[in-house]
Amino acid sequence: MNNRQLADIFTLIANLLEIKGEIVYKTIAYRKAAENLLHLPREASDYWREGKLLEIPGVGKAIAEKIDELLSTGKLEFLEKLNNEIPTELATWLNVPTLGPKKIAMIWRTLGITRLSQLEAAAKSGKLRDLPGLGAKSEAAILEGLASLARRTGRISIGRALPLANEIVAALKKARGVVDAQPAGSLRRMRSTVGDLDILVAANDSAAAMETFVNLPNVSRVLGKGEFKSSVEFSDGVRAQVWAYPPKEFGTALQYATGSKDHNVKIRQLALNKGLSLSDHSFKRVKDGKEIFCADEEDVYRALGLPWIPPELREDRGEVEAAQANDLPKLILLKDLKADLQMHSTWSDGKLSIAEMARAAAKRGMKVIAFTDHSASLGVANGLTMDDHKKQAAEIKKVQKQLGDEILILHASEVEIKADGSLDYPDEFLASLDLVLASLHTSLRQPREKATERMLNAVRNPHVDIIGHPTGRLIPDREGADLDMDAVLQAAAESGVALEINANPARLDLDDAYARRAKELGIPLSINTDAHSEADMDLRFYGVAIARRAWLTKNDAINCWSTDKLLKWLKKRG
DNA sequence: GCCGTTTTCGGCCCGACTGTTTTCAGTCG
Repeated sequence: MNNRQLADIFTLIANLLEIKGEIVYKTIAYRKAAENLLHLPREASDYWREGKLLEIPGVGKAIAEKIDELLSTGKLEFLEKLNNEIPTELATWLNVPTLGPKKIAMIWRTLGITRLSQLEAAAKSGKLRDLPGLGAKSEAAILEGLASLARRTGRISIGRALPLANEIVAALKKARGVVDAQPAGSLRRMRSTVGDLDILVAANDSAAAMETFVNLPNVSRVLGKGEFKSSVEFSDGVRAQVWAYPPKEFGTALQYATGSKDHNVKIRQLALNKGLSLSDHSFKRVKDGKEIFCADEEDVYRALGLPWIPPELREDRGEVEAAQANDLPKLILLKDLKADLQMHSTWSDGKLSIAEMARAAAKRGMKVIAFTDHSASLGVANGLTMDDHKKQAAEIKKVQKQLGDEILILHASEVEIKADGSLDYPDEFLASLDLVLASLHTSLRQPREKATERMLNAVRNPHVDIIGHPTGRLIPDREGADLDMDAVLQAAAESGVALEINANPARLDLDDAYARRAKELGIPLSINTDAHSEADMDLRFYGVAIARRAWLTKNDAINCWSTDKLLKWLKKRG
């Protein structure tokens, strides 16, 4: 049972307890444990084997016992008993906007229905409007909510969310009375996926901003509209909300709305220790109620004696403590990237020629690029035979001559790690390439042990320089291979191979939690675009964002090294 | 149910918005 499965079970328990009417802090505790399990860089089963379950944040005696029971028997008596009281299907009702635990429990107890289809039928036949606390509008809202649920795809990738948010921000900035507008929430923290878009506006009079917002093109529904807060749903199901604050409160508001929740809890506690109560509106001195306003976010942190903490770090993963010790990392910047070590040309499945890609990369300030066209067995991507490689090498030589020292082009390959763990080319051939990047693309559903062995084989091959998009996940559709990442990271630390942070927002693989652990283990990281076109090269921004979330400095990524250092490293690897 | 550099008991964010009410409950972030 892996971390995701455990997290799903505790989330289900939280949902059922909420409907049951259990005290909310108990449900919060289960949710928190689930969230922490999901972001654990190691398997909970490892902690379990070592008798260290209580070291997992948010896991106390009761939840540790439940994890123990789940891992040893695969079952949980507590959940089975709970299922007898509260039907499991009711938990899915919580996904229906406007339905919360109280209404769900009431509808279920009064009408005796448990399935979403029954709920829809009840709403359509007008049976909900006469229930206590509900009316015709609530009934219509539930029907709308059910329709919206059918349209929604869950969390959206940052690659889709950010451009949309930037458009909204640009439109809001043009509205009358608006002084500033910024994305907030997980969007500003650059999480790989976001739920809804949160946007903040600074304005003394917010009426025009709210009017602009609810009338944006593609808004299919206005979910709420007020003076300080409005929210909408776009025709593709994505939701966005805007909060408005007076400019003098914008700093505290932005800090509050950026989160994460856990980060803010810590920050507020620090404020309380100084006799200050921090809200989204202001600091309030506890002793006399005097308000202190912060127009800039920097002032919020400064008031607490802290340096400004970059949003990407605000996950309560030690950043507050690091700030207190004045020991925040000097995070990597987009301009630090000098090399892009995974890209494709028309030799395999890319859209542009070697020369066209090289010029596009040089235009973006790259000093070194590697062509990692696919290897022979990936037929769908027109993989190269060893013979093809001879011809490709000749073309690279020719283009290199044309471009001179503008950019250095490496002859490389994205080599398949085949289902049996062997690589697509023999070692002698791999040794002849400038750089070898090895990746999984097929048979991603292998059992954990087999998938891990397969990966370890590539990690330990001395000719492999970089492991490309290590887990093979695709956001939001496909989970990666079921790898024992702890074993993979340990092996990488021993072999010295670099692990990729694939910058494509559909991958972002490694993710920030694994990348941070890799850094801690001294594993070099490589941020690459995996570009198949010129536009793809600009996605490196997302890779840098993940790297920043992983606390990386420019020394941690081989793409930021000088050409000399990079070439020496490659040569040493053989 | 979890947690602790003021606590092993008593906190754990709380305010805006909506709909159903007639002063408030539920949902949401």
